[in-house]
Amino acid sequence: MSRQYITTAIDYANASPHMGHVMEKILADVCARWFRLRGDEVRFQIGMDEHGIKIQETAAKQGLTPAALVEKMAPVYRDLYGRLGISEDVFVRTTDRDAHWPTVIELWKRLETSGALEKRSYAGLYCVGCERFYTAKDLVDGKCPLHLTVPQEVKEENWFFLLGRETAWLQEALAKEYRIIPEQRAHETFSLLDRGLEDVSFSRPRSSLEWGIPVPGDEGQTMYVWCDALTNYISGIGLLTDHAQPEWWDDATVTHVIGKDIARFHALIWPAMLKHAGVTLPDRLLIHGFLTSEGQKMSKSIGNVVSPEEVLAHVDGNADVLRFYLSHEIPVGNDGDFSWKRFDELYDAKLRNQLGNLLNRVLVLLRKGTEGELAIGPHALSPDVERQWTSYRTAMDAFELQDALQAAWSLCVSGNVFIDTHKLWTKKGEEKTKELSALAELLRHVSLMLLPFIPRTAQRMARQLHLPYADRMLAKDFVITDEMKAWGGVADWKRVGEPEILFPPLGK
RNA sequence: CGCGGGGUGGAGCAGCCAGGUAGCUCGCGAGGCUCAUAACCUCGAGGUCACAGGUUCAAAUCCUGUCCCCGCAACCA
Repeated sequence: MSRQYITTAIDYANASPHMGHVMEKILADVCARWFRLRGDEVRFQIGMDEHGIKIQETAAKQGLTPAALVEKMAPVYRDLYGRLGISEDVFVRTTDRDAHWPTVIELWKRLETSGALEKRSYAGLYCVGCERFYTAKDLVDGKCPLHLTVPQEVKEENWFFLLGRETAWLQEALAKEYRIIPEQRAHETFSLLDRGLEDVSFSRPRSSLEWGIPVPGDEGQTMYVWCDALTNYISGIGLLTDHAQPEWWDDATVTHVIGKDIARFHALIWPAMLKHAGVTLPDRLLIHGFLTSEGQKMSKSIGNVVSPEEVLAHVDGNADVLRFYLSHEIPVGNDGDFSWKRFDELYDAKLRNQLGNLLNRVLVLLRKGTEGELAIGPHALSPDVERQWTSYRTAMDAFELQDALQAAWSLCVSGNVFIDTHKLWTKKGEEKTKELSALAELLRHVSLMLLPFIPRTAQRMARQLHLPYADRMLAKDFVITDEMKAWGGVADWKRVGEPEILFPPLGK
């Protein structure tokens, strides 16, 4: 048994959750659930990034203090994730002075002690209207493209993290210890490294960034996002404090699940920070792509933004449908598309027809004229189940979620074909019980395979099948044992329960 | 010469890293079945795998070049 520590990026409390946030949480949740089901000890962490200038600005616009804004936003995210069935163990917030700040402050001190930080003055072209810096090439005729004013030259003091000199070390670390998944995403990172890295600004003067963690020993400066937000991955387990749980870092497989937009920060800045703080590197970086909408980038001006709430409303709040869509449609690491047509199509073809209908026809047949008694014995379908378990396992362990779902669905197809070719509705007596019991057993295996992806549906299936373990399936300590994976492996399972429609037709 | 991804039957995608009868979902056509949520099963039509060269007994798959589409381009989470 191994120990798995899995994290997602923490969400910025500036705006409402969108499909990108949801996709990432679902991906990580499927992995976390799989780790638990295969018997690993798991700690799954998500959270909120609640500092920064944008939070200050948004709060001001809404007539709130930054603190009030983040207090408002955190429950919005937590509520949504709860409905989506995200099974996190820890929810970190960067405004948490007890849980988060001590690690951050100690980390900063260590970076400074190790000589990785340096205070410099930073000169740039600042547009008062935009409240931001521009580089010369961003300007149009020397003017801000938005306000058409000439930016002022502003000089400010910043702490810099000396990342530039870490290039060679990072090349080695990324080749050996800290793996990027999928591999194609690693190319990008290596090409960045080949061109050499620059030092990064790690703080801002308090006058321009107030809402954040003060730099220890230099109260006139506020930490910029890197040292604050990235550090959540170790503050959540208390590293660098007196309540550290180092077993979750040093003696665990650490996986960061993040989007491709922030891959470079996680692949470059984060390991360099850890090195200077004397903390070992994480094990892997699982990078996912972005979601387009109807083939185009989601954008407010195109008006094709799809909100998670909208999708949930479309399926009466059944989050499993969204979980299934994202897991099935978006290959891990690639960009994917959200299309309503495809969403409905998949709902009908896979969930409603192939899966739901199969369960229904098996249960109805099995109970016709009897109490639904089972007699599971050796059967022609059992080698197929065994084979699909093997490919399912291999796929799940390699984060190839689509292939794993494919394994489960191919069992459904086998089931439907078997009923048809053997005309099971014409069978009577013992033969009927024997054949249909095999179909019920097949569905039991399907339900177990679906458990990480669509947990509530898997449990509903198990309840209809009247499985003894059905009520325990969603518990975090529920493990899929070898017996459960074996054909006829549940000895005290004697009969099936009442059939019930798993996925009703949409729009009615 | 900024970086990266992509161009495969009507639509959306997999296959490419480790060359060897081109696969999946939806749609379409014909038939079957009637247990089931008008669901299920079988068969079929439809592709010069962007284009041009090259390597090879053999290329969607490796190499070179061209065209087109899409992201990113650093303090914008």
